[in-house]
Amino acid sequence: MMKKIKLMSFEEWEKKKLKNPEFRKYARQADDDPFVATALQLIRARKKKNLTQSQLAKLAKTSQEAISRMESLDYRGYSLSVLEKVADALGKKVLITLT
Amino acid sequence: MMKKIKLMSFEEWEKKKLKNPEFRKYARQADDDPFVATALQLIRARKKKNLTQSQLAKLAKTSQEAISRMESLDYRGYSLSVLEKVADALGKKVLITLT
DNA sequence: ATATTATATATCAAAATTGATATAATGTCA
DNA sequence: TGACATTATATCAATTTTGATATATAATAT
Repeated sequence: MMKKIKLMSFEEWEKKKLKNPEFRKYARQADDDPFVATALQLIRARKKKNLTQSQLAKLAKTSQEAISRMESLDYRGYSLSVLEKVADALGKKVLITLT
Repeated sequence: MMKKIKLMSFEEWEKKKLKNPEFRKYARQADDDPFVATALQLIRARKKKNLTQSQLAKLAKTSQEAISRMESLDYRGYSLSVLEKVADALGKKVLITLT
């Protein structure tokens, strides 16, 4: 991890992903589904900081796998405390609203 | 559960609770701590609908204990999926923002 | 085009949450 | 005020999440 790679930007990544019908199906739910919405926010924030999942995992004191799961649009099992840890490592604060 | 009792309103409840230094200590963190903020929002929403924890638990297909834990200002373990279930039972949508 | 690195996910053990039951302390009602 | 109901939480089993390891596929670097 001496060499810093340049990750694809969120926008490029999203554009690429939207070519996949499966991804499109999920992405359409972002407004209604806190998991999908959160996953996309996490991916955006991570790519913005140009961190790999492994690097973020290290900063958040969790595992690369946990990060991957949380970024997956169809994973719905993680805890709020893991989310808070990861968000913190991304320099973000978690704001939860019941609307 | 034939007879509907009248729960103390959130405002009254909060006023009463704020007399306790321990509660005050936690309540002060609501702006910085998603758990505290969420707990208070859950309590407010539940009392607004005049539901007991048991009634809400039933609607959310979870347990009274789970509700109590989530409403506790010092509990930090629950999953986002349980939160979503409970919010849904309260007629609320969970909105998560990383700010 | 090839070498290297990142990501998604399978397997499974370890850790944590959830639920059932019970109950003391607190709240509501008659 | 006493009877009844609600809430917070202890104990512990059942269930789920997290982490370690591994690896096929995809992305990035050269």
